[in-house]
Amino acid sequence: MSSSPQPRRGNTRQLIQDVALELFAEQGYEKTSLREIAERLEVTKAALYYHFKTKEEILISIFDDTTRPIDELIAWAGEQPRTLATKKEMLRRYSEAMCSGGQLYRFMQENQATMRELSIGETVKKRMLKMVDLLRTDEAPLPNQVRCVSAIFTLHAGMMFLQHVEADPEETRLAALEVAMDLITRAHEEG
Amino acid sequence: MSSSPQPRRGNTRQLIQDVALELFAEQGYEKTSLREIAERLEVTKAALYYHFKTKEEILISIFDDTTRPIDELIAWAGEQPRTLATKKEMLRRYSEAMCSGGQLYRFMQENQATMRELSIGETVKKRMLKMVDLLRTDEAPLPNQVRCVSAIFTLHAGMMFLQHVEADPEETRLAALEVAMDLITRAHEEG
Amino acid sequence: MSSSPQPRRGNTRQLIQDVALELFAEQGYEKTSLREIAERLEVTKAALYYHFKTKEEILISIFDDTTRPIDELIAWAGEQPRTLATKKEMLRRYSEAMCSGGQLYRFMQENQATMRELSIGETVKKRMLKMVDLLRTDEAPLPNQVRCVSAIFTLHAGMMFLQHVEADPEETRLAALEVAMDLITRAHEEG
Amino acid sequence: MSSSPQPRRGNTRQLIQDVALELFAEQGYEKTSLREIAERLEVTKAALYYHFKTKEEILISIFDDTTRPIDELIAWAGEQPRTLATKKEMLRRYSEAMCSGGQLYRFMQENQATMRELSIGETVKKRMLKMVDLLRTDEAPLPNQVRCVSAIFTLHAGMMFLQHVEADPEETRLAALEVAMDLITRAHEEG
DNA sequence: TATGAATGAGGTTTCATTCAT
DNA sequence: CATGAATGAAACCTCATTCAT
Repeated sequence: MSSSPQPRRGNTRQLIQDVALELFAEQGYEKTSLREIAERLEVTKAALYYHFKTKEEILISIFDDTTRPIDELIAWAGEQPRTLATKKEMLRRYSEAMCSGGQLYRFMQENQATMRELSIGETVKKRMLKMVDLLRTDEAPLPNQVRCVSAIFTLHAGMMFLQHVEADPEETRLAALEVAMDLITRAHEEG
Repeated sequence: MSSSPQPRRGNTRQLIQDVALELFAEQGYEKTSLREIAERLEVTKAALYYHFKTKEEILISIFDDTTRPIDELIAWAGEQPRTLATKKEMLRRYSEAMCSGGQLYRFMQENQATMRELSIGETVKKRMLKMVDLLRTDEAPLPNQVRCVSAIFTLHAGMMFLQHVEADPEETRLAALEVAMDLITRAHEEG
Repeated sequence: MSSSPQPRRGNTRQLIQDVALELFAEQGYEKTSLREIAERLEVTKAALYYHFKTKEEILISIFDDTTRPIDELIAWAGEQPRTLATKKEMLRRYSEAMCSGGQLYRFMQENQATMRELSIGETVKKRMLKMVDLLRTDEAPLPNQVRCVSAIFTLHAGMMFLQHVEADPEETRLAALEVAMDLITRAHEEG
Repeated sequence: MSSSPQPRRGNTRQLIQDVALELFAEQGYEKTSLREIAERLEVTKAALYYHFKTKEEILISIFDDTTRPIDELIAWAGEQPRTLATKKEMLRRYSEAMCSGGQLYRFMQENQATMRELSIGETVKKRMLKMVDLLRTDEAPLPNQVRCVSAIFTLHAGMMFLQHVEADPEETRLAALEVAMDLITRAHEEG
């Protein structure tokens, strides 16, 4: 008769994460209120607090679930010899990870200031620096170091920016990957 | 002995902009409250509203004052032939403009989500696309197009990211510029 | 001994409406702050916002609840033949409705300028015009048309003004009704 | 060259009153800010304070200038015998006064709640009661007393309300006056 | 005769969060 | 597993007013 209560069989937690990430990515973290999330789910704010202790925790949980591949990538890379081949593999896997966790990466890129204030900020930054350090060599000339950083930025550029301009995302991703590969290769050639 | 009223002779507007930008860059736009800005200036919130109609207007005014060089650069580039030389000059000038307006650019990079919601967001995006369009060629192969975008991203990378890692900012900037030049050159070679 | 938290069991909404109307009528809408309403109820301002989306909505909700009889009256009158008897019945019922919703009508009369700016303003005005149109006849001579309007104004006069001067409100209301009846009758005699 | 300062030769005070009344009547007293008045005059708020001590004083000054005729009318009526003829003359002159000070009367009618809080409120109310007392007779039957009050309300009705409905204001005013005369006459017939 | 700069009080509204049920 | 009711803090903003110049 009246619109039924729609019993959510234990997947509410996941639904909250989905809606939250969608809104965070769309409007930014600060501009997204718990009221909004709750409303879109047709649930009360209090329900969110049953599943998560704080607003920040919602974001953290998404983050933890999504970025595991990168953690694994870093762990793996730590054990490999720091050859060009290793670095290429890193870029390849990084590009793939970014692709599957797209919305979150977009969010992180666009909300760096916010991230910095949150407790995950540190984590993210450390991870980023770790990635760069695994690609870079202290003794290399500065431009080559820049190339390494730029390789990663290029992957981001490919993902974040070109999506507005070009058609096929996968094709774009591969083009970006190619350029990144090129950069890292070049960083090795002369030096 | 107690802090005197200190009649600020007409430079208050500028001071507000300075402090605001500093805080915006440090904490993000949303997290920075007008109370904070006012307190740091030892002025009341109402004083801010005497000089600016809204919080957003403070940011806009900073933006307008700082990004004029880029506007001029785009206007200039529009009239030049689209040769490699022109593009190199664009990158050179862009790098310089970014350098002198450093804090604001850092802010914009780290608060993209916020920027998107604000009225300047559109402006910034248009400008960015214009820059890219002036560097890019529609008919070029995708990777070369990516190289053009990446050239700009590299300048940002050099500015935003490496500052945390390396010592001399000017040296870093030049290294980034060199890599960007390299990218744009390469985008022209094969294609 | 200190005033206990007093859990208000679900009638808070009503209480807010009561206190709000009282204050609105006493001091005017604009001069009445939400702080005042909240304080008198020993509740926080935020509590008001749990029950109503805006200050205006508080007024609207009171309005909607109180003026339903008038809406019904107008609907009813629309279906009747426009005879003197009908009009007399209209005045009778209008007088009664005004009497039971006394405070609100007083408020509306004394805050016309405010009402005009609010979203209900339109509604009220339309209703008023509808009433007048149901009493008036386009072809009648001007003074007779004035008599019809004046009949309604007389009911208001009886309620709003004489209450300060005379003793028994019910008696006064009836006297006003009598005069209004007289006016409407006279408007029919010659014409 | 630049838009000239437009020296206002001593009539600024008057101009302020004009603009203020216009806005007060349009939006209500509370909703009209000094900023608005100043802006419409292309003058600073401080300038208003050169001419008037407070916001309220602006209203008072308008009031004093406009309602002198009514004061004189009341003084005059106090010395006359309280005959029907006198009362008719009162209504006639009241109607005229209301007509020439139209905007202010409209303002007062629509901002009764505000008026009550202001220092003029008392004055206005006293005057109103005085008028009514000069028309009314304590010993008369209630309906006849209502008729007297209603006579004045009818003049207001004619002015405030019918202006939205009918064409020629002067004609409407006269019609209202006729009805008012009729009411006062009737109040004398039986009693 | 006016302005430019500033203030202090207060306005409405929103937010993350809590807790008894 | 979730809600209804409420809170305290703080946000942005506006207002009437003042005063040195």
